[in-house]
Amino acid sequence: MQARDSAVKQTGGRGQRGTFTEAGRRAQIVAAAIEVIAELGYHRASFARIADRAGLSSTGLISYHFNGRGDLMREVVSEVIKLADGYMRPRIEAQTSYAARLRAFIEGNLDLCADHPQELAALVEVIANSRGEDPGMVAFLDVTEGTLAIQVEQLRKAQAAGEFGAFEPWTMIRAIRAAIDDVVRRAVRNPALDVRAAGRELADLFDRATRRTA
Amino acid sequence: MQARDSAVKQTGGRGQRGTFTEAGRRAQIVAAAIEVIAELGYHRASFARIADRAGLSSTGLISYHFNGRGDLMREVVSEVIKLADGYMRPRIEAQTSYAARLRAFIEGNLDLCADHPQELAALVEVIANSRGEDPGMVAFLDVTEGTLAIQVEQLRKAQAAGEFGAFEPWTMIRAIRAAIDDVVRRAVRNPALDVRAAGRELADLFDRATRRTA
Amino acid sequence: MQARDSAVKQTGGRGQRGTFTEAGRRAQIVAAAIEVIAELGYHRASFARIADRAGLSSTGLISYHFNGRGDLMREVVSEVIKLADGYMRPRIEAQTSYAARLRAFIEGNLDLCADHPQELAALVEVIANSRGEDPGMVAFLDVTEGTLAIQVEQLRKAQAAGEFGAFEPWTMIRAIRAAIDDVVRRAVRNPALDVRAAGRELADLFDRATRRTA
Amino acid sequence: MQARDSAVKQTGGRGQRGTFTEAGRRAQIVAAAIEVIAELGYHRASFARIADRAGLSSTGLISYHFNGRGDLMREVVSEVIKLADGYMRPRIEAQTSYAARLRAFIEGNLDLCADHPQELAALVEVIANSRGEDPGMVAFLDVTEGTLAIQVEQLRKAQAAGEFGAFEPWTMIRAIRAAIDDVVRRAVRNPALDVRAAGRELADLFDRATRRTA
DNA sequence: CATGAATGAGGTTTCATTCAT
DNA sequence: GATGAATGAAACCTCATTCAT
Repeated sequence: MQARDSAVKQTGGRGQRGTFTEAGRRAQIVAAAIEVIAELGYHRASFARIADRAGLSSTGLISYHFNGRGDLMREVVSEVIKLADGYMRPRIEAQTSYAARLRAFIEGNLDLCADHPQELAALVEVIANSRGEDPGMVAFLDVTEGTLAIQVEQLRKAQAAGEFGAFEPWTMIRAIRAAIDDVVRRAVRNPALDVRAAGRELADLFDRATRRTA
Repeated sequence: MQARDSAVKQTGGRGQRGTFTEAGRRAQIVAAAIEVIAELGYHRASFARIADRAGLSSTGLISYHFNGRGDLMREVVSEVIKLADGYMRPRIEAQTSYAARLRAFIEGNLDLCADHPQELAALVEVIANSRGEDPGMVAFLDVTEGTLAIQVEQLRKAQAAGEFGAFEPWTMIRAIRAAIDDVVRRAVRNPALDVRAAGRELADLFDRATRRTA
Repeated sequence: MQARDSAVKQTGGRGQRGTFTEAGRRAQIVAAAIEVIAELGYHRASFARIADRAGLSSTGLISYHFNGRGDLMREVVSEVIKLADGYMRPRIEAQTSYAARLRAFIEGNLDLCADHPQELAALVEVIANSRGEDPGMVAFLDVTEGTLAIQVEQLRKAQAAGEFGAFEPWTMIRAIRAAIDDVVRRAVRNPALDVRAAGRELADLFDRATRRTA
Repeated sequence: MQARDSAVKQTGGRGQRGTFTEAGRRAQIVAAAIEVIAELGYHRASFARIADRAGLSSTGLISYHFNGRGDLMREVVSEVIKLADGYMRPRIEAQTSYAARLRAFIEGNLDLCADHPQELAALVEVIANSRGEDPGMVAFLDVTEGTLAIQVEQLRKAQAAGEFGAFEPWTMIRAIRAAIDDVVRRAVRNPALDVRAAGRELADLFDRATRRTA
């Protein structure tokens, strides 16, 4: 049984000594993990380095709050997905045409990357490096896969509606995803990179690639 | 079946105890490393697992033949780049138009991936995970970057020749590279994936994305 | 009898499993290191042997408490220098003439050696074997050099005061140091050696060598 | 049975490929060992580094010619002692008084050190670091001890003859030895050191320390 | 005589985790 | 809730030595 069972308690209490809420501690550790993963990569983000970044004196505290490395990584992914979802969904849903939604998806991803490069880089790192290591992680890979499936469905509808041309939608969506993630990876290492401009370029690129040819 | 089947020759006579010539042993270890990296990923490819795969009794032997992990990884990259270059170059140079060369590049990459999924997956893994860890590795990152620069130059020429439309060539080439590598990554985990078909799809995709619009 | 007897305190109650406070554990390890270095020499004093001597189950614990071999050795040196300084300083400062101070220095060193042969032997071993290996160690070599410089200054003053004759003070002080350290080295291997008597002999020797000739 | 049994053969033969005589190879390796020991110290002088210095491609060759590290070190000691003896003996025997012989001994040692700093430094290193490691080494420690005993005898005779004053001769000779060795140690690291001048200073020093006081 | 591939022990260090306090 | 000392596995590397050729 883990400490996480007693989450969201004691927010106010006597918190005199900087005592964190369970949830607060977890959030603090996740934030540190995101930074370290973004800077050093998935496999160099050890508990020791994360604890150091978080200002904690012991790695034991991380093990105490998370049920292993997998649990922490899952939380990192979950946190960033939540952030991304909250940012992206309204932007996409504000569009009416399929093409506009695709553009909003691509540019939205990279606008978000401009604001939160570390978060997205950490997400990409963790997803890319999660082999079968953690069974619990598979759930998130499934989520990712599920998101792609939804987007594939959108592409199919756009094709059926005659707005998009003929192409294999899975290949297309994976190419889009890969291109975006590549920019994300480079963005965190090269702050001078104009991520938003790259977003516009990619949106143009995939607009041409998807549009029905005259 | 063991990795030693590939690219390995024994020194002489009865070879009873498996004494290899220097180059042979190195090749054997590199082959084993490629397999392990492709299967387990860069950072789980420890000397112990590579030695085990190669049927060696000690990790010390790897240290004996390679000047550290970086040296081995460099050899892996070098070996695969050599393989890829030998395969790709004639195919590309056989084409006359820029568009045909781009198609040959994309399809060639993935045809090669169909024949050598592990080699390409290992290459992608190592390149992706080589942070500043090894100074000697930077050389290969530079090679990679240099290759991209050459391809960018091709794109520019195609634009100048009016064969390709207007787009930012660096963004384009990185999107292409990312899309290919994504297929490579998935191919090694999912043997059912039709890599050649994905190659044709991507070639079509980027053909539309690069062609001058009427 | 174990090294833990020296300079070690347990945290609290029944201390059944040997959990030490940070400082206590460090002290215990340093004490074990001193013993092992004195007995086996600097380069045979591996973490494994030190851990064994200290009754620890893993070398990892030493790495946990010390930032590498250099850190441990620095602590060894620091500890013994502190011990020596506390012992020597009052004895020397109690003397009024330069000659008496020189005698107090020599005899004090070897009286201390009689009481703490291992500590001094370890000090001599570590200092003698610290090549440029550890940058942090250079600091201690500088301390040692600085101590010599101070003593050289004393010799010069004694010469200026007419108490000592003409000689090159650096050569003199190094000869003294070398002679003392030689006794220290032999003392730890040969418990029968009368270290205090050797101290008196050396004091006499260098008294004759330094005194102004009539 | 070792290769050394067939020593001093085939000096002339077909030595077409740079084939060394057994003795020649041993000498070459000993010379390389001396250099490495002098530069890096006893315990960093691994077979690998010695082979590298000697221009050999394998450490196996060293193991082939020497019956272990101890054997090589013994040869190093033996070689340097032979050199030193040939240099020192005539110089000392040319003197008539005990005091002059002592001076010749000290200055001779350091004149030799000026000409052969590495040889003497290697000797000092090996002697100082030879614990009970090698039983065969004990023989050389005994030789060293025996040499000291002879010198002690000389001191006693000088005292009996009234040329020297009253002191404990073992302490005296060890102080002399230690002072000389200290200069040797520093000489190899600091080429600017005026070793011969230090020799004269030490000779003066110990002349005052040994002479009968008026 | 010589080679150099192979070996296995031993070195330091980092890692995630556990557990008494 | 929190701490941080302790653990043991695993990592890479170097070492001296052996042995088939």
